[in-house]
Amino acid sequence: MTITDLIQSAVTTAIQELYGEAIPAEQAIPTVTRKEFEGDYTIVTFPFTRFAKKKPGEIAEELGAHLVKNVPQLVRFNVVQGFLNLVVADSFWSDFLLQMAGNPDFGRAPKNGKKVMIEFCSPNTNKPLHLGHVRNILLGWACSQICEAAGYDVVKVQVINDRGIAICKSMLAWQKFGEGATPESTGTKSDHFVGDWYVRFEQEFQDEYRTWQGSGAGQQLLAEKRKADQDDKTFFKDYKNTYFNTTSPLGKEAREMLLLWEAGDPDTKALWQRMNQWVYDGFEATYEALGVNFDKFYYESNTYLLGKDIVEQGLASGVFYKKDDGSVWADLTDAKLDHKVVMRSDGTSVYITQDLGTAQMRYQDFGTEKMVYVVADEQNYHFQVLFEILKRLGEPYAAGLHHLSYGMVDLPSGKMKSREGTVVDADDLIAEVIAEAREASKERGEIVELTKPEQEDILRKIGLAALKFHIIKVTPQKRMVFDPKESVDLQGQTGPHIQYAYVRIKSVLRKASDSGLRIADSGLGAAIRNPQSAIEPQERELIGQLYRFPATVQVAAANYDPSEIANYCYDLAKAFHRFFTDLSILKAETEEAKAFRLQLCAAVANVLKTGMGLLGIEMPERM
RNA sequence: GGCUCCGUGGCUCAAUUGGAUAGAGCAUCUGACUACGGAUCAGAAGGUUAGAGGUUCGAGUCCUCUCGGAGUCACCA
Repeated sequence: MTITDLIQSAVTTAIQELYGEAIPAEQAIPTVTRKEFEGDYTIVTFPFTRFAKKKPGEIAEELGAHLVKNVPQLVRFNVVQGFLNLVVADSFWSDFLLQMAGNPDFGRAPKNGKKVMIEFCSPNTNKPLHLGHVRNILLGWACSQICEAAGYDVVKVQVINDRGIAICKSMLAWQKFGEGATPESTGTKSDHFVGDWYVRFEQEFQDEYRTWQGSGAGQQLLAEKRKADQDDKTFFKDYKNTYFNTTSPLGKEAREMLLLWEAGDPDTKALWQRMNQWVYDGFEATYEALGVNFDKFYYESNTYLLGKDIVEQGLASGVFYKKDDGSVWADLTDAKLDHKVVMRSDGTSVYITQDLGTAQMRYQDFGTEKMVYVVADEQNYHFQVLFEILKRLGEPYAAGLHHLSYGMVDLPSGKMKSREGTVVDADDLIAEVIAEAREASKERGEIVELTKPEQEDILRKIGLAALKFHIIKVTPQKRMVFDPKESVDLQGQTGPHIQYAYVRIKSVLRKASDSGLRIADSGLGAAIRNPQSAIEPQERELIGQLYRFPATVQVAAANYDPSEIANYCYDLAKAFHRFFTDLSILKAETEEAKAFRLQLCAAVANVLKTGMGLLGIEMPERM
């Protein structure tokens, strides 16, 4: 039982005994006392005035006296307005420290026997990964690590959109203009290679379109169809899609290629396979650079026909209805959603049909009672509809579905736009943050005596910590502004700032160890249990933070919110830095204090490493 | 236009889910190294939490309206 649980139940008992009122447990939850007051936990007594018929301050006095008398772990209290601040005994904190310090898995819950599937990244195969994917990947990865720490078995999956007109454009451009070039022959990272052909297609198409606009046919159409409030440019911009689908020779070729693919044409399939493989190889390199991996890949080329049997079932059970033209719909108006097509009148599936089928398939594959989709918030409506339909279909996993919706990433200049070339490439970004770490390290010169590979490993850890922390610290649901300059900051509220706390501890522990001190000595343990002097405020602050870690992991898992962990780690590192400048460790006043502080340092290092590890951020031993 | 989400110092983000004087970082200014690592710490300045009402002991948080921004409303994916 945690101290907060203990206080909570003691408060409900006390209220019962003092005022004869049975209050709901959630009204007795202690909060952490604000720094400017003395105390560890606070109970707000305003809600109790209703039945106690006394002033909040009076209630707080009575409650405080009762609690201190009945709860051995509470030694004092003070009252400010209606706030009852409770002071926990030093011995409780030092006992806790002693007990958790030897546990490298502190913060990790035992297995809870439940499984959760987390889908993230889910790219298209015609372009390399960009900043948007990076946020997605970091969120998904961190969530999977956090859920695992919270006791779940986690299955990490992604759904790859490997088919459709987009990849056909890359294929066609390569076929027409590539002259057999390969990533190897051009020295290009293979996913970028494929992306370049996609760009080439768009360029060729634009050229073709521009020429056509000046032609007799184009001018004639303009004269006939242009609306009064349109200038020529906007007209042709709006018409582009129609031109691609009806008039363009290149468009025709691309669509024919898609038809060949759907018909299973061997040559087309072979080309498709070859180009997709290039993309996968490139993605894999990026995943590795980011330090993430997946347990299972689902490919849309395998799943895009799924879901039709579900439509049949839904029709039979009355969840769906059929229109005269043969199309099948779900009426979700009573859930404030709308009517939604689940099958076209020609009997082919739409996007959501495939999602219905894929959900079922995954459940059959893994039997996970929870499924999390990490997808940008532009698809909020889609997931509302999807989940509502699955619920109505009575799927056993429907209650465990969750859309981890995250906001788009903007640049200081505004939205990322591929057409304007403002998309931030993932590989470039990674290289850039590491280069920045290298520059900063040069000025410091702390790691010059290490071997080159050791140095590079550290610089990689620092650069990635800066990037990852900068993105993960933001609440997922919020749209965020990503300033590349700020993402490589190494000072302040950053990943490296937290790494630095860890490195400082490691340095102290090395020195302690060099002088023959071992913090695990039982004699030191005994000293910790009987501290000669009271625990200093800076120490107390740190221990209190450590104590909060397991609960923070649980909350982060329950909310699928890695930013919770990021903020926790920052607070802990900040508290450590303060402790470090205020108090001496190796030159502490007494041997007991020295042992205590070393133990505390080791515990902080351990939690920092675990916590940052949950975010996919590695800790260097030096920097 | 309908629906959904968002609006917090110059900038980027917090706020223990309705609690105390709204906290951090960046940028600006000032101070702290013959120190266990200065990628640090301490301090100053900067706020009518977009605006107006309301609910209550108490509102950045809940309700209503206004303003501003975003997303979404395909037999696309």
